[in-house]
Amino acid sequence: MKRGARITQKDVAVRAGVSQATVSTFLAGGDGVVASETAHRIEAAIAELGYTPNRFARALRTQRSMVVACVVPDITNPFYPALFAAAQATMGSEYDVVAINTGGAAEAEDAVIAAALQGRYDGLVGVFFTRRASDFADAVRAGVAVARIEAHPKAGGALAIDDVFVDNRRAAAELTQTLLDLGHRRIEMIAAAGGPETVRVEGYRAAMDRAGREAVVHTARAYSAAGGAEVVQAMLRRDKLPTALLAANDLMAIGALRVLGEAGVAVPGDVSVAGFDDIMPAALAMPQLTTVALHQDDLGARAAGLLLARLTGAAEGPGRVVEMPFDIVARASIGPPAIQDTQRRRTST
Amino acid sequence: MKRGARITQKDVAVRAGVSQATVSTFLAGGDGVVASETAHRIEAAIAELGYTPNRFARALRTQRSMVVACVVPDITNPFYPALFAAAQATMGSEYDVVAINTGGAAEAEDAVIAAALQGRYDGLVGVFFTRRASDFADAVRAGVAVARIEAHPKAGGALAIDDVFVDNRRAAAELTQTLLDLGHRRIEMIAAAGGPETVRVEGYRAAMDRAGREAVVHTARAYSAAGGAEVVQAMLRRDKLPTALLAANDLMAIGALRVLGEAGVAVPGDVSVAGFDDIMPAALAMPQLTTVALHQDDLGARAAGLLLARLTGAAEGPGRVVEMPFDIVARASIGPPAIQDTQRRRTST
DNA sequence: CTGTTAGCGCTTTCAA
DNA sequence: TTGAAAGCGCTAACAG
Repeated sequence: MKRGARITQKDVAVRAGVSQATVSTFLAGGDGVVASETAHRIEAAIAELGYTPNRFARALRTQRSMVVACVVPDITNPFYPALFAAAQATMGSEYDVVAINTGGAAEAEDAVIAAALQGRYDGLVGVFFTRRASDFADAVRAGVAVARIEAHPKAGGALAIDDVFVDNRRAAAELTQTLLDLGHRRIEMIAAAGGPETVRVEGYRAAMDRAGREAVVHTARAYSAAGGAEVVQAMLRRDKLPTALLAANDLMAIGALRVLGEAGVAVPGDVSVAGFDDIMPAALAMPQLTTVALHQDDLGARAAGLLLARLTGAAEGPGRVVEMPFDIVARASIGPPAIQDTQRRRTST
Repeated sequence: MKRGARITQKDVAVRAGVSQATVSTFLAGGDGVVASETAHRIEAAIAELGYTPNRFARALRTQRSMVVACVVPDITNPFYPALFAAAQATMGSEYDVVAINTGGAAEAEDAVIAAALQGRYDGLVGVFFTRRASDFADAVRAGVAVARIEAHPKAGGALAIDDVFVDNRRAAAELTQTLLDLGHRRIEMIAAAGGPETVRVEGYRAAMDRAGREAVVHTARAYSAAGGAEVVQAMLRRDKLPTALLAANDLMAIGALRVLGEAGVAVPGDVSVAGFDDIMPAALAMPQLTTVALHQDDLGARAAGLLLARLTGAAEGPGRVVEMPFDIVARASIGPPAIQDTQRRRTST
């Protein structure tokens, strides 16, 4: 089970006819710290032997693990893989990026923070549902870099925690406004309890208030396609469909789309449907779903960039709060309301 | 940037009034290796101090990193997150599981193998598009555990490489047969070049041959929704639609579904469509897509299980080859062919 | 500019 | 049953 004899700095040193410490010094890299003649010999030895530094020895010595944890509620949720992949890509090959699924549970979030505090991770990047800045205090003071991805602006305390966020509240308001501008008056929202999606409901309410329209929010069992579907089924049963339906996320919107389609209700002819997140299935839905792109890859990349800056010492001091743009992706699932509600039309455009 | 003074075995030892080596011995765990009185004192000290072993020191000493790499072509492809999450879950908390995106490129696959050989990873689990058993030889001999996930049975050489596979060839044949049994005669397939999906084409051809029907395979630009869509657009242009369309993966099938829907072709009324993989969007498509479930979570879990067995020494000797079941998930997108091809009907059921 | 030295925290003989 | 000692491969003073 042991790994075969690996090439160490000592081997390189012997081959190059210098001391092991000189090899280390050379690797540390300061411009002309090593005589160019020696440098060449070492370089040659490294190449011939195929030397690669042992990251564990290095970690032990430097107290830096060179691994960061990318914290997500559930990598199986189509929203996160892109975020993770982008974070991983921007961290480069020096760092190992491990994905940690928390399930949005406090204990799991605490566990990663604790692990980081113990030196297992140099940095934490990702989405924390339950932990607030103060929960990171010990870790941050101990030198752990933290970059969070949020759904709304954060206070930005004195702690060295960087935040990247998209203003979901504003995005929801704009999306609602888009529907309003199209002529819709009865716009209802589907959401579930808790989660960062809550601010989307606020945005919707704000926009409706502003327009002098009544906000109606239906609570689903979960932020899933099934959750969205059930709500719409109930609406259908009572024969009370609005002209536009805004779902707190794409999964719910797609569930709604399905039920509507099966009931022969035309989208967007009879009712317009919009979602949130711009996950892949949204573009594949029929009709294609109008949604808000949060650009999860950019979020991951940006957050990882901030993390990297902390890690390399390029950034210091209190945390930065950077806002990232969203985009309303207008697709086929929305259109102007029919003159008369709930009449049957063609199934798609 | 340094991590704060961590609790070490030495601290525990001092507190318990024993030597550091004794703490280590205790942790190693052999039943009564340590006097129970001592054991209690050490346990108490560990609890009070909140000691956790330093994995880097341990890795340096034991030459085992306690991290395994889960190798996937692209974590962003909806097929892989479930596989990764399952592998991660079964590896337990002792192991860190890092996801490595290879993009299916030989160099990237080589790079992980090399990294493992250098001791960065104790094990490799996942999908390798380009590397064959012999490419793992050095690593395996050096003690790296390897468990691959394949699309068809492997020879199972003398090397200690475990393989988990679903017989994609047979799955494709059965799916084709399902269509045949429904009464379809003109069944055509959409595939792209290369990849493990190739064996699916073989299975399709075999089933068609057996039924005495002509196999027609259309080559798409890529294994994507766009790739599938383009092929169907071309068919539509030539007005040559078969009664059933078998796509090499769900993404292509969904692309096909979209184009068909937009052209007003009824599915499954006019043409039946089936895919492969059972990714989430398949269940969300309209109509819901008939596909082959490969149970990627089971694949990941099983492969990780084999890896773990190697790692813990529970398994030894030549690699095991274990076949995993597939399931044909019959959903709304297929049905019996219309009496007359290509006539217009309702868009959905 | 290069080498010596002292550990980082841990496991593992080997003695006591 | 416990402890002393060595050393995994590396970095970082410090001397020379």
